[in-house]
Amino acid sequence: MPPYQPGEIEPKWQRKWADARVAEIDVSSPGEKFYMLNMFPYPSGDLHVGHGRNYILGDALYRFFRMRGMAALNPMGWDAFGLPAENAAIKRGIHPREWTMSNIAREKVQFQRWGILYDWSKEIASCNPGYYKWNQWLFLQLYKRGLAYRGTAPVNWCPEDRTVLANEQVVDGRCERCGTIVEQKELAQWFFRITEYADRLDAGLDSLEHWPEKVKLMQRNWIGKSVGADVEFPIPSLGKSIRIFTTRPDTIFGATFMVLAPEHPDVAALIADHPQRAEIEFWIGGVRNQSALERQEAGKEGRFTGKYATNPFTKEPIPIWLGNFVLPQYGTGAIMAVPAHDQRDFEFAKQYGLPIRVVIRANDGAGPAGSTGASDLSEAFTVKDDSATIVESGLITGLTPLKAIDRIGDEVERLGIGKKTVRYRLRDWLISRQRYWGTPIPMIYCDRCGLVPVPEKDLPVELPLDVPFTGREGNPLAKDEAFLNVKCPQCGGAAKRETDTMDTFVDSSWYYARFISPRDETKIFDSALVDRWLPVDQYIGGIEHAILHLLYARFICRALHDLGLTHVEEPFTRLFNQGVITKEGYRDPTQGMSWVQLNEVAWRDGKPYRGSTELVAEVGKMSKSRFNVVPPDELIERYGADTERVYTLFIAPPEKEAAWSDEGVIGAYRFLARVWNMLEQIQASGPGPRATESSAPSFDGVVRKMHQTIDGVTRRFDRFEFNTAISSLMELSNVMGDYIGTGGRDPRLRDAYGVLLQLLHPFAPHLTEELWSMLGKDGFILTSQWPVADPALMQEESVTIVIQVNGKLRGQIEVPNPPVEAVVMAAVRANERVQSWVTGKQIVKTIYVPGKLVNMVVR
RNA sequence: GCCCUGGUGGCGGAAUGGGUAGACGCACGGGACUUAAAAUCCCGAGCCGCGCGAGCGGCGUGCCGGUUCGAGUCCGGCCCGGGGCACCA
Repeated sequence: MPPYQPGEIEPKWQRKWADARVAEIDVSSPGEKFYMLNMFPYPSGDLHVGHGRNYILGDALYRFFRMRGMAALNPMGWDAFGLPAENAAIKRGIHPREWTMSNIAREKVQFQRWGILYDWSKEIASCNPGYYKWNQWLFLQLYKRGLAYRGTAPVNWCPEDRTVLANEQVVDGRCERCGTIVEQKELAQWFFRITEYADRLDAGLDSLEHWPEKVKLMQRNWIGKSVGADVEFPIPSLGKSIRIFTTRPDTIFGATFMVLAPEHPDVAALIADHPQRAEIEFWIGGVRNQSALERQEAGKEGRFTGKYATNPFTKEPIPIWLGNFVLPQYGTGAIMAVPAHDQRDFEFAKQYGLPIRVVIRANDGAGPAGSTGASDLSEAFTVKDDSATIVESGLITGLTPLKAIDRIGDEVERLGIGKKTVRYRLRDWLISRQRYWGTPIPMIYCDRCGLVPVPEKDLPVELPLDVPFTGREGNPLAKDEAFLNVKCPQCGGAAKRETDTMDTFVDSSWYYARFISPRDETKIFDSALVDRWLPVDQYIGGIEHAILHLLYARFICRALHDLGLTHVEEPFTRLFNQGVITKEGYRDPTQGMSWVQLNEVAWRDGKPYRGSTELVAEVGKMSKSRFNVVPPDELIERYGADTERVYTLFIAPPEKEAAWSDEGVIGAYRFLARVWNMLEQIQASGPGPRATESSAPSFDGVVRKMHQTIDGVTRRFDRFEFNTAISSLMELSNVMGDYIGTGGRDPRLRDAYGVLLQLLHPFAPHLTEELWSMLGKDGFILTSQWPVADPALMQEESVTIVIQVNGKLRGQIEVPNPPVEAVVMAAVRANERVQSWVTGKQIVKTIYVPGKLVNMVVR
């Protein structure tokens, strides 16, 4: 028996799996399907053990479902468009395509070294024309239906990357990628009308039982559904009315002023004859130029317009103010201010001495509304449930806020001064990018015909490869005359192509469907097959995609559904987000920092002050800048991929963040080596001479442990408890080792060992394949049937003592593993305890022995 | 501020509906093998105290209280960590 040398056996089995194409599946083959999918990666070329966790986890699951006899699909591809490729081109003079393709080649090798089985016959890369052609086709379909449109809107502009960003890509007012403060610009851009689907995207979350609550909640907050009412407030001096949106129409009798966003279209007319008009306009200009972040940091500021609106319920005139805290994009850009019951309005009212009127009181008299008057409020009273009552509010006085909301809504509609409405925080998805390395938007600008879509027969609009990368002056496509100049498909005259490319999130919004028929040149995908294979049964990826990717994918899947291309509406049945792997590392306090970290160091002239070079110790996600990356190659060379796989899954529950420990790896290696070394003893077991018959241990313990382990591991796969699944395999191997160590040589040991190998296979595929073949078993262990536990053989030989007090079940205690004659002793022991628990009461004690039932009365 | 999470040995973490807290592994201590080391195997261990010793006693799942014969687990109130959202009317 040679020593355990993963370096010898792993490449061998990787070659065998590849040669036998074991992971290739005919999508039209029969059987119960299981679509397993890891989020396809951006090929940055630097996979580390943290990434490995994600793919190893998926591979273990895939192998498990295969062994359970399912038609399992596990494809892989590349989210290959994106900014880093372009930046590499600018910095190092490599073409983005070359950079991307060489990274793909490297990562593919890495996947193989991890022993991961993907169906490479279905590989896709979003930067290939064969793929992005269908991005363009999809765009044209959406355009036809009005779901893609060009619009001018205030957009987020990153001056560093020289491109616009989606709202989702702006974090705390900064570019998600580079941390530069995002500017607001009015630009004509392409949008997808995701807001059209806001209600369905919100409602659909309820059907996603197997998604983490956390992710659903994040999406729900992002969509931001608000139910309320639009109400018209007449402006006598203007001869018109201004519409406000409120979620609290029940507080309308407390609306003592109105606030408009400085950008509101009626502002000019309102301040036209204001004596300090110039000053107000100057102030408005200042607010407009502020970024969203600066606007909030400025605190609440406002100006009185000098005009009044009429509260439609109290009929009182209320002053109209402009306020920087009212957002032009949300609702109608105008609010009724109820300072007593909205914290923001309260702060504004306090600051400018505006009237405050209490219209809700807590039923128990507590809280701010318990105060005798508005003047002693210290904060707004915002309660919206049965614990409060509306006061001094005409027709709704005495109602609870919830009932009042309904009642006022009806009244508003009856009076014809507004209606009940639902509004969403979600805004349309801005997909234009002024960048080269992406899918060209298939549109043409013709002076005579206007906007003309590229005819479908002319797709794909190919991205020209011979363009210069200077890193200056924006998108190189805009300078490429050969690309730019085109004949108008309608009139044949000279026209220009759109030079914007699509956000790469468009690429990833439907790729899961393309995997089913990846080479189809005639259509985006085969609808019948997609209907069979979608939704994805298990989707695995990082929590960082909780909003962006997953929301866009849900949107596009619904759009595809509405185009009649599939019956599926929700693309992912089960979602799992693995935690990151962290490691102790060091960082330069300024070098390579994210902007969040930069915020915490010294600033000079608006830039981080890079005076210090002292390294700071910290634990964090693996990254080059932190010098804490564990490259898989060294690890695999030393301990093997199986060790990395087992350790990675053993380290912690997979959804949790886990700290990498170089010492911990050894434990996984030792476990595998023990399983390896055990083979020799297994081979020696059997009907041959046994060690001293009388002292040989009973095999029953091994059988029991084996069946318990089969049951436990199987159930733990369903619950993603890989860490305890592996620990239970260690226990089984320990039990078998002890049995052998004490002289046990039962011939059935060989089969038990085979079962151990099967259960271990998803975690340590190479080792188990090798041992399986050395055991003389035919075929790949991968294609063997997953073992099934026999419940009868799982039973512990323990006695459970059920305690009843006066006929009522009061609890139970378990006396482990006694010989049958010890039951009496156990009863005596239990008796003592029972008496100490309940003195003076009659206790009925029932003793359960497997197959027996004993009742005892204890006093 | 709001929402979601989590808090168990030196460390990562176990504990099916309340029932021997600390499985499994790391690190640690002792022993075997070895000229020696590595590797491997065996044994030990929550913490504190007592005992030469088999052992005995006390305290233990962030804190305080409650329910229960029995609480890491259920209930109420706090404290702390991690994450998300944040003028969205």
